Amino acid sequence: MSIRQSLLAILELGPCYGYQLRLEFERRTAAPSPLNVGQVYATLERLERDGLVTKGETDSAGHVFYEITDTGRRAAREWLTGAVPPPARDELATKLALALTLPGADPAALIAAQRSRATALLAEHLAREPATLAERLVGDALALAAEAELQWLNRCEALLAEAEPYGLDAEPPRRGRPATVALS
Amino acid sequence: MSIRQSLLAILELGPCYGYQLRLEFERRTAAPSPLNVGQVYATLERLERDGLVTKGETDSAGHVFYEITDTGRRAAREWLTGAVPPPARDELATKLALALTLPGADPAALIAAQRSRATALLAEHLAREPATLAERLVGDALALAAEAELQWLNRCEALLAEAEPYGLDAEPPRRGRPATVALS
DNA sequence: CGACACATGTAACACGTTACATGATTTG
DNA sequence: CAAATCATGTAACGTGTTACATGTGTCG
Repeated sequence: MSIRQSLLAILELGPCYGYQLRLEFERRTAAPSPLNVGQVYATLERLERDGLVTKGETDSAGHVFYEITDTGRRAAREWLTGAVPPPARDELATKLALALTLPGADPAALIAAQRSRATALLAEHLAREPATLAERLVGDALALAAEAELQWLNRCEALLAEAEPYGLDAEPPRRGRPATVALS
Repeated sequence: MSIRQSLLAILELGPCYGYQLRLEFERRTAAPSPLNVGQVYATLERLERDGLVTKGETDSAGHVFYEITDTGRRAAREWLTGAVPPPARDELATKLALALTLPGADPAALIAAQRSRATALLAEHLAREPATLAERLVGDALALAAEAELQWLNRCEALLAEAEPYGLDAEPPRRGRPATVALS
């Protein structure tokens, strides 16, 4: 739900062809991982199907240009202006919550692993200074997220130390009737 | 990549049937939004196809129990112990980066909108106290993430004020040759 | 010439979401 | 009885990822 809208937004700047779009996308959004070109073409097809872009002319070099439509322009504006959808399931929190109730699991190990990953990420960010504004923005976002994660991990460790106030439950789900196992 | 593994992890506690799995998942992971049951069955089919679970007996009440296999047990352990995959594209950062280079866009509006959302989320979290450990964990994660986001938004606003040191680029991509437009 | 970047696509797959169909059991 | 909940599934769709097929142009 991010690439599609981003490509559309870029097309608001003027007609582009596929390869060019990938370039602009990666430059302007400081993409961490390269974007597979195939996806650009697939996304363009969907955008066209939905009436947000039109397949325009092909220039002498064979480049197939896509243009944004008025509907597309409206959609892009709306997307750019509005807040991002609320956060989905947090995989880390989910995982730790599960690790706490599973007999074989080792929550402390998970915390340790995750902490070292976050620390490494943070260090990596502090090491290089950004060349563009985009790089700066996404880098900062990453770093702040990593810091928040570290804080959270610390808090979890502390909670784990007390542990009892909440009463862990490592019981297997009952067989037969799904009689709610007490987790409070 | 979270539900599948979570269901598998829960099955490590003992055989479950679909409906029961949904219940346990929502309880144990303090799921914010309800999980569609259909997805449980679909996921179970895939897990079975991949040899991580087996369709076990059906009890007198007609409940179809699934059991985890040894392979599945190994996979679950591995997942639970290891760190979460590195963060993907940050939609908010991407969006703001684009908003900064698009002529029509209003980065300040985006920041404002996002800030009010984050603030609301944070307030909502502070309002209710968690009943279970799981709720506490995921709630804290959400809150810390929201705080980090607010920090980031502040920093972005500050950057926007200076703005010039990085030299914004609102030029459309060149036609023809994708001659890299200077963004530094 | 041979390797590599440019350029356009197609196909298969994974995961997640929603909606729908169907029946049994419980409960007001 | 009627409505809600429990329970098992199926089907369609959207986005994203990877790999592949194919051809042109450029450069050492």
